[in-house]
Amino acid sequence: MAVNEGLSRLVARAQPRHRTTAEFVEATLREAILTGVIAPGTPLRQEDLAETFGVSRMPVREALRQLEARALAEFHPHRGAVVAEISAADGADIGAIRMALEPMALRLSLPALTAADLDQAEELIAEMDGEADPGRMGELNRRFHMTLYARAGRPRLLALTEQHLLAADRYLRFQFAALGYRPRSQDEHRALLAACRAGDADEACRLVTEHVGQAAEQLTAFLEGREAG
Amino acid sequence: MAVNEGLSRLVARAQPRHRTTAEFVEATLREAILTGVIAPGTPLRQEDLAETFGVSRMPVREALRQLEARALAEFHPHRGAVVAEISAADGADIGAIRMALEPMALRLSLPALTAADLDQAEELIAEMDGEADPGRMGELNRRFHMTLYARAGRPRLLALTEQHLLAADRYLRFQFAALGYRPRSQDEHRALLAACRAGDADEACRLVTEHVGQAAEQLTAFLEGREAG
DNA sequence: TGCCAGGATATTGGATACAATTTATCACCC
DNA sequence: GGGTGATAAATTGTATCCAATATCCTGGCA
Repeated sequence: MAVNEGLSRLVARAQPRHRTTAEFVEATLREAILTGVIAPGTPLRQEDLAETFGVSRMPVREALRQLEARALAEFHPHRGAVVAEISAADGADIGAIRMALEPMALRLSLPALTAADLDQAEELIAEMDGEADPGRMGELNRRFHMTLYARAGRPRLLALTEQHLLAADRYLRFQFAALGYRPRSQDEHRALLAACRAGDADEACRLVTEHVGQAAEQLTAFLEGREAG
Repeated sequence: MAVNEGLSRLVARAQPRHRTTAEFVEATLREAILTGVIAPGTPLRQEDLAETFGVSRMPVREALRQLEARALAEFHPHRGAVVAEISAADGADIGAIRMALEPMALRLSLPALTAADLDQAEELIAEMDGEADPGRMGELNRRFHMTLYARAGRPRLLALTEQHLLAADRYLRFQFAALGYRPRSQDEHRALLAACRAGDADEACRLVTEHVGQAAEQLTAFLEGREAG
């Protein structure tokens, strides 16, 4: 019996275009956790997952270990894994990491950004303007940020940055699920892009730090209120 | 037959004080990779590792997956895993990440540092002064940095920071193995500690950024020279 | 001589069955 | 009521088998 209806649909839709079964399971589970298809705290029972994916337990265990290393699952020895919990403290943690990584990525990338990159960022802003679907919005936002960082030439840094953008997005979806989705103004993104076009690295870094910091602050306020009451 | 003599000794000495076999294998392998006991590029054959550790292949596979997620091993489907290679590009990457994370960790931690913390940092500097063993030196250096960041109250940020301190240390050991060990002056550490004692966050962050940046630059120069010739 | 095809080989990837270990629960007795 | 031991359920680990695939090597061919 499938533990989770949403996950089953995700598995059915998913293209197993991966090199190994373990990677397929890991990618699908990761998406399910990040998009909120599986709620925080949900037990990830090996047997159930194996059945849902139609595979044996071995690739499932490998996938769970990888999710643990990415802080998307928590292991309790001999009790099993659960989807990572959401907390105000962890949200602030992710925010702090973003505020550290993203200005660095932007500063390294900015001098190498091409006109095509900047135009693509502009298009992404236009798409975000008036986007009604929070999931699509998160993806566009992520792509906008990553477009600006893409030329940093630092694969590790970019991977870490994207990983924490995704983690932040998970938190945002969680907030939207509770409070409803209210699209944000694109003014901050536009100002950031303008600074990039002008080649003003200091100003761009300042803006991105402020932008990320504000988002983290809003989120933390919501989460703390939720934990208090 | 054991693939690696050094690893066998590490396994023999290691206390399996871990919750599960997979975690024991992972921790031991991670230490072996980080300390250079297993050289970059070494194949990590499942069967051999299982025999060396005296366990079956499953916990070994779980351990390898975790090492992959930490960028300490590289997977090639149906060819197996190898110890992560060392390159100038990756060294610069790690340096950039440290330069992003450590000032953030320090800024968050500094206001909460206690007199005991600062005294312990001072002791660590004294120990480093004249330390002849590069391995011990790396550990002391890491503990010095982490002591200053410890009060940040951001577990994720600190874990990431320590992870990349360890990665940088691996590179440093590699350099020492090639060029011989030459102890560095503790002046930069002392200046950093002084700024922390004075509660001067801006100066402390500036110093730590400079300190990390210089270390990364030296390392990159060595690695680029090595790759060129 | 150079090169491509195809098979041999070794290793990983995955499935399955079973034993061991640990945790949590819950009745039971003092 | 609280501690205690049996019990159930889950993960963890082992052993073994087979499949898939990358690499290597050899032989045929231009």
